[in-house]
Amino acid sequence: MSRSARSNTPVRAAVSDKREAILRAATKVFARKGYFSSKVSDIAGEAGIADGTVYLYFKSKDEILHSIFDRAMAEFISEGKKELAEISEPEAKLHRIAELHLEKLGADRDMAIVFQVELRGSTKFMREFSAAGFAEYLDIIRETIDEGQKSGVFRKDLKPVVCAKILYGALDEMVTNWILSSKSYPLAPMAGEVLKIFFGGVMEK
Amino acid sequence: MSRSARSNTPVRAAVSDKREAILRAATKVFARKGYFSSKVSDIAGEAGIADGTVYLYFKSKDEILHSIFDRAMAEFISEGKKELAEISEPEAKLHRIAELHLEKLGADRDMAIVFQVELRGSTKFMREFSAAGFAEYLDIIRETIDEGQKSGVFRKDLKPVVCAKILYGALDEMVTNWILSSKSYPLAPMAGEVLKIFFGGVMEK
Amino acid sequence: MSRSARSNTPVRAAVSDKREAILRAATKVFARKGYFSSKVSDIAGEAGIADGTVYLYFKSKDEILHSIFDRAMAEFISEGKKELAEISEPEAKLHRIAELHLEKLGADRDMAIVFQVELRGSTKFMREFSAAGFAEYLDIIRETIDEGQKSGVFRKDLKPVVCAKILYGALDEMVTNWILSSKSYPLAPMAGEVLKIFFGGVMEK
Amino acid sequence: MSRSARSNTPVRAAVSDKREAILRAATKVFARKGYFSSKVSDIAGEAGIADGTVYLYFKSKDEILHSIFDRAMAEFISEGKKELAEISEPEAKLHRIAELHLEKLGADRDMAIVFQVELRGSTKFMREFSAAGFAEYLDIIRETIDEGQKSGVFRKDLKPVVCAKILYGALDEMVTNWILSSKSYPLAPMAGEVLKIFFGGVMEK
DNA sequence: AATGAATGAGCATTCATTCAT
DNA sequence: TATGAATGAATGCTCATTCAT
Repeated sequence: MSRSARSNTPVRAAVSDKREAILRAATKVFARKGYFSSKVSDIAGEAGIADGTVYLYFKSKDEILHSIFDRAMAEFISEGKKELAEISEPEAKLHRIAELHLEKLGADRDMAIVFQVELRGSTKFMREFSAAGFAEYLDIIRETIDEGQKSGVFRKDLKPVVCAKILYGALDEMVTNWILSSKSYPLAPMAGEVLKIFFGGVMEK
Repeated sequence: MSRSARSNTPVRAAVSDKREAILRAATKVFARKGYFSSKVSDIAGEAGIADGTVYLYFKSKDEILHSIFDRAMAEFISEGKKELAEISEPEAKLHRIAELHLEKLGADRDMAIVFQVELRGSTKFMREFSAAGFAEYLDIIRETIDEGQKSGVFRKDLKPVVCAKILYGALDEMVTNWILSSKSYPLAPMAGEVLKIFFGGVMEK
Repeated sequence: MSRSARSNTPVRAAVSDKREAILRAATKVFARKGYFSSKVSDIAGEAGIADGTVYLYFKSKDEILHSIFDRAMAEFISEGKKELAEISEPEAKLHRIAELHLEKLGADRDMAIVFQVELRGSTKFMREFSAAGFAEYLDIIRETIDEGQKSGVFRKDLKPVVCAKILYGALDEMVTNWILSSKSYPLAPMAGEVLKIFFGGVMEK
Repeated sequence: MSRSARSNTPVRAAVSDKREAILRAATKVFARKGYFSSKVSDIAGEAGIADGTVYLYFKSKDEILHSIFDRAMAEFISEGKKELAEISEPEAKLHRIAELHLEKLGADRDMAIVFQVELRGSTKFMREFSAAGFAEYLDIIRETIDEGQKSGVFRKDLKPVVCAKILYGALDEMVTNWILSSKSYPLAPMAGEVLKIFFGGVMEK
């Protein structure tokens, strides 16, 4: 093993560590004060590094926010796909999707705040994010519903896209209410509540 | 009509007109560039007045955004209550609520953008707004569902609050998708789609 | 008496009255908040007139301050000259000058504050004022001292100008201390204290 | 000398140098245009730095003015006390005080202007400054006069406080005349003129 | 003469980003 | 890599002054 190769590994790890530290610090700061009111020096301070060091890992404040979204979304999608591959029933799939959605955001309140608040804080971010990962997420839900319609477990008179949006919107609202709530409660169990209605509707049979 | 009353009217109208003009201009500008990236001079320019004039009608840029929300929400709530008073069936009531929600926002794209994007752009605004009008709105939905459960048309094993949030979240998502969409389509008809699922669920019976 | 003549007199009086009212109001406002922190609208408000009306009587905010100085100084000088004309002894003259100085400013705290504070708030005003009335005032003191030296009651080894400045400076300091003092006491009696030293010095004979 | 001590010194010196440079520049600018008419960018420009750099050393424009006063007054008081400690005669002490007063201000015309003009330009500053250093200064004069009365060289029928104010007022007036004068002359010698009268009075014996 | 709504120039301060060390 | 001092562009808000009524 060459000398440079030996020294590279820990260096790469260190680089990755500092990037991580900045992203974690930024998530915390953005969650507390909002993107526009957060100063780069706040992030640097929270991360325990000098202001200028931030720019060795990110090109701009804007890029930090993007990275937060990208990383979280990529991880969520990848993990989700892996889990869903092992489930065959469309109904069970949607159940796991809803659970994952609320588990992930419910496990990291700062991240949840950034997603619910900052992501929506500008059409610019929403569009960019939409292009990036959100569309893919919505598509997974849509396909699952499509499968269910084909397999006959879901009504065929509904547009899968609309169903997907409704499910997503309902879950999203659960998250928003959770981060705004003064009460502290586990978010994940709300998945069941949402699906009970989504699957069965509210009408008395 | 007395002389003073006659002369007062145009003055009041003028004041009101300029306030209106500023709010309209601000809605347009905020929708286009976002609150933080919008300059007061942009708003003044759009309204065709001098920068300083803005401050004769509003104390700060922040107050303008608040006024946009307050005015729109107050109008929506008041009109909604009036309409709902004439409907007795809970199911029909929810239908009208969903329609009104999408009609109102669908009729003014800029306003919709400001509501969907800026209102969520900060937990501060969300909380303030929540306290102001949003909570009341959600409550109207909740009560309607409660009525429906009591009258036996809605399932009794569902929490009205959760149902209300799900319906709101679903409608909200329709709006968000609509403002982000590159395609132009009427928003109001989505109310039916949402309610079809909300009422009946997605499962095959 | 012609119609216009009849109507002119009250009009002139009215004009003069409003000018007076503005100057009085401005003196009060300047005394309280300082020239730069006082708004023209503060002055108008205090005078009970509209902002714009101020500009029918004065060309600018700056001119108001000038007018306050000019009017007060002209009145002081003219009254002083009249009084002094009836006094022949230089010593008695200086006594009356000192008394007048402190009486006038001691009788109108607001005016005193404006004189002591605002007049010195800019070299510009000081120079202009110096040119206007202050130099004349100092000259009256100087001449009186000169007379006293010629008549043999004052020492001849002192420069009259320097004596005049010293007397003025001492009186001025009495006023400044008076306006800054948290205690309320009559200012005029300090004239005697100052002159006791000015005339006799502080050394034990 | 340790390594860290060596490396610290230039850094500290640099920081101190830039603060000094800003204070010097501000004194110059304030003297020329007055506090309110001076822009922060004027000060930065005069100091040869960027506008924002000013705020790395001072919290506000206001703080710069305060610092000018505080620093000059502290230096004056400290140096004065040291010198006076070596003088025992009250008469000689007052002589040195008067000389120091005029020497210090006579040596730095800009500083003198700021002291004479800006310090008096607002009751706010006067009060704050009064609390800070001026009261202490006046007290030193008063005590010296008190000593002189006790040792029998000064008349006992005069109030020390009033004497102190008179002396201060007289010196102050010398400075004010000096900065306003179009003629250039040394200020310090005026101390003798003032004391000649202060000590001996103006009356022929 | 009087009004007061409208104007728009003016300015202290902030903060993302750079760069010499 | 890391630092943090320095930069300077950017902007919300104020207020003296104007002018149509």
